[in-house]
Amino acid sequence: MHDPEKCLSKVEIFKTLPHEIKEKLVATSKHQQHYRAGSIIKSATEDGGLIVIDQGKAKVFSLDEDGNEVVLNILKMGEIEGEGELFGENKTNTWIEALEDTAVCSIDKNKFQKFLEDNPAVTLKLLNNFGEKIVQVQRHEMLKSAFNAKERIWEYLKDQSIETGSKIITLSLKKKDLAAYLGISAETFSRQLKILEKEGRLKVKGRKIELKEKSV
DNA sequence: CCATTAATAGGCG
DNA sequence: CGCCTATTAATGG
Repeated sequence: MHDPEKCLSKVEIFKTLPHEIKEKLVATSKHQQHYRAGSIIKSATEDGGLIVIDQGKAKVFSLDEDGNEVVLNILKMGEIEGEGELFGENKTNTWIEALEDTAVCSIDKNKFQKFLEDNPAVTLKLLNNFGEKIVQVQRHEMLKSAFNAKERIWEYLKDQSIETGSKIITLSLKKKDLAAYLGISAETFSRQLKILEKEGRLKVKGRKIELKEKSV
């Protein structure tokens, strides 16, 4: 059975809250809404409130002038989306789509704002968390414009290697989703990965990629 | 097995 | 590079 409090406890900024406070949060939220892979969790027109990924993965994207998808972020378990709207940000062009079967919990915007009034410490955490995310998303957008396809892949893999502390990386996303996140086509991703492998900078075995010592 | 989806190859603009 | 299509590999029932 689904435990609403556990769901919220996966979220960094809620983790350390005392039970009584968590219970209040639980009361303001909807729990365990399921979405199949490929289905839309939040469309561009609706206000989804604060969305918590309980299980699965989802991509946040908007459409550019030509109607092409621009992937802004990939959400994983325990991550949240929609804080921007609490600060008045207009997210009418932002969509969220489940990449795999995904369960989310959501907190009503107005109720959450009320909650924040009574819990300034959470407000502060939320603000810091939001700030970090903005920086990350901005950096990601910058990398997309500054690097070509092969370099983008390489930079991503290096980042992953550093984060996990291992030369062997297991891709958490399907290659086509990762390609979209990097702003390139699945075909280009596949080809550039081949080239990197041919150059001896890495070795690919399915979703496992081993970075070679000399090139890192 | 068959059906579906993901990954790869090749051609082309 | 991306887009399109064909082929192959990987999954799932």
